[in-house]
Amino acid sequence: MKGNLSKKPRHLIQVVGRRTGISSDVIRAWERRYNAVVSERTQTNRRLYTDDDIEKLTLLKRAINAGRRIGDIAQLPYDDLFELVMGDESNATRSYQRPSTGTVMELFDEAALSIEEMNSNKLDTALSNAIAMLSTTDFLMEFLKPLHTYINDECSRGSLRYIQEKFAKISLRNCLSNLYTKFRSAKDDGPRMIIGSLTSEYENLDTLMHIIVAQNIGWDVTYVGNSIPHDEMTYMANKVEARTIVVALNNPRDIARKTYEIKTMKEQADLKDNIVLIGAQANNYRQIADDVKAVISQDLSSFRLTLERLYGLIR
Amino acid sequence: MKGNLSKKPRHLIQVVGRRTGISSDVIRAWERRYNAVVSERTQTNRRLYTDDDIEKLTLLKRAINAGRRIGDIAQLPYDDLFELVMGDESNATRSYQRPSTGTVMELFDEAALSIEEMNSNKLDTALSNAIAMLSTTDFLMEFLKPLHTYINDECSRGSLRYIQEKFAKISLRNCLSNLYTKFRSAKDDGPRMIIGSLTSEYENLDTLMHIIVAQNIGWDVTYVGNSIPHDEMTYMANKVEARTIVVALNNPRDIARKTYEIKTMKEQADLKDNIVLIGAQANNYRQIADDVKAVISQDLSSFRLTLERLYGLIR
DNA sequence: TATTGCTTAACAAAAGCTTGACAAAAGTGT
DNA sequence: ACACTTTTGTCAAGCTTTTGTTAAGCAATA
Repeated sequence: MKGNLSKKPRHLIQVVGRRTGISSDVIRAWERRYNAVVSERTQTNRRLYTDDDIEKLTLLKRAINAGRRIGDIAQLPYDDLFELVMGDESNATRSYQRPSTGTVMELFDEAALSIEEMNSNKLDTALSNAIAMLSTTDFLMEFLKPLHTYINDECSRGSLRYIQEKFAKISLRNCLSNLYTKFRSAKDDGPRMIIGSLTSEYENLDTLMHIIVAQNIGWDVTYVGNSIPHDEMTYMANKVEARTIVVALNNPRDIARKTYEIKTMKEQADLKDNIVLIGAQANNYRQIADDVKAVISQDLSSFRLTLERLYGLIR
Repeated sequence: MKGNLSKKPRHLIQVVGRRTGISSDVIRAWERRYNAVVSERTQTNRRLYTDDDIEKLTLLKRAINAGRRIGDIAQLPYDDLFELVMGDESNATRSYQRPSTGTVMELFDEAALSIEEMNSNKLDTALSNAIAMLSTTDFLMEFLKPLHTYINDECSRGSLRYIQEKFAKISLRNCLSNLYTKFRSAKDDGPRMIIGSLTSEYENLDTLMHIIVAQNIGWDVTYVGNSIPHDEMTYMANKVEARTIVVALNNPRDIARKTYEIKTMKEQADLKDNIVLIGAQANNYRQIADDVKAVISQDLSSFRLTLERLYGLIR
């Protein structure tokens, strides 16, 4: 997949800045001071970066986010850097710092404003900027989730109209499905999982966020949509040899029926791991969760922990 | 599959400018300085461009939006350019892979097979490759639309299961919403339009295809989703000063109510152009279409023609 | 005749480069 | 806790390169 294209210097400093979220001034400063990434030049002295350069810069940024100092790590070769970052990020699970909070707040305000104005272009831009600026997890937890809550709140307060809510959620949905596609290609060898919701459930942005989290950890996720009959889920899980099924439960209706369906799925699907229940209503399924040894993950972070633990066991 | 029309030089520079959003002066400058797109000439030395030329120019513009410089990319062949743009716009890994085999028919078969296997990764790849091989219009008309029909047919024949249908449609939907986001960036100055459907309508892939077509012509499209009360649509149309509203009609229920709603929208929304009715059921609204001078577009091609005509008048 | 298109040339805005300076943040020693 | 270095992101000045725009003069007429 990754051809020799990645060795070819072809990215302008501006592009690199946009992709890594590091300003061009900083990229140049790092080169000047520490030879962090020394790019080739065009005949007219413009810097041209390779894909590998971008990856290294991204790692450097992650390392800094994890608390390292650029002067200490700039000269490390890629592999050392990679290990460093992996170590840092797994140790410091909780101490995730938000980089440049000020700017993120501004992006949030901009997003809120563009919803108010119903300017989808501006909204999309704010979203992609936020993605570029934050780690995926942070983007979801610190940006998209709060934005989603904000929309719901303003809407029930009556300061946003129905169409503004709909319109905004379409952009959010698109953004999530872009992330989904984007991360998919990275891993195709991870443990497989399918995510969906049972009959009478509606589509839910939170469910989509869970997908991204799972993919981010390394799972090979297939989203099958909302309102899926349980036997169809079972069929698919067996067919694609999924290790687990994640069931989203947000609609308070039909708890009894869905309880039964979860039980049946557990019996008929040939899963290596336990079923995971997510969503706002998941708490109402404690009984069945105990019975079939399903895991309930009330929010994104506990979902992340659950999956990380599982993933660690598998690998 | 790709009609030879697209190879035929037939567009004047003015038309190309309108379609791509690049001024004719710039198009000529790019030709003079970098041979970006060298068109044929008439006997009297006028430039005549093909559809393919337009596609390349559009890609160039997208690449520039993503931070590239025209001098660096002008001479790249279409495929490389495409790859570049995909990489830039998703500022990370790309799902596009060089097609191993080639022909569109094979891609179609591969897509069909991956639906059968429920392999979403493979399906996504087939879709992106098809996008790469075909012009956007051709991709929609010759690939996605037939694939959609195929899914529906197989499903009603019973050779595809419900979950396979759902699963496939999610991929198609994602693909369309990716296209939507990607093309959005290219144009921000086109005439504005909003697309949505009235209460009791469900989301429909055909509607999403219409969005892409409209964007491709140069409209600045906002999709507001399904099941929107008519007064909300009106509110938004007035707020963002949309030139027209496109109403998707696919559900045969409540024709009378929707007829009334269309009439009200026409009265209360301050549109410069007539309302456009699309979708499988649009034909049942002939009466009201006559009354309020709405345009009915039964399929994608007639929709395209309608919008091109309008767009031409505006510019 | 009025509009559009062509070519050439010139111009100005935008973006990149280097060097140097500065202030906030982080680290160090008392 | 406080004073001190060091580190590091940001910015400005002055230069070069790139690129969109405009003008002038002529030709075609989709």
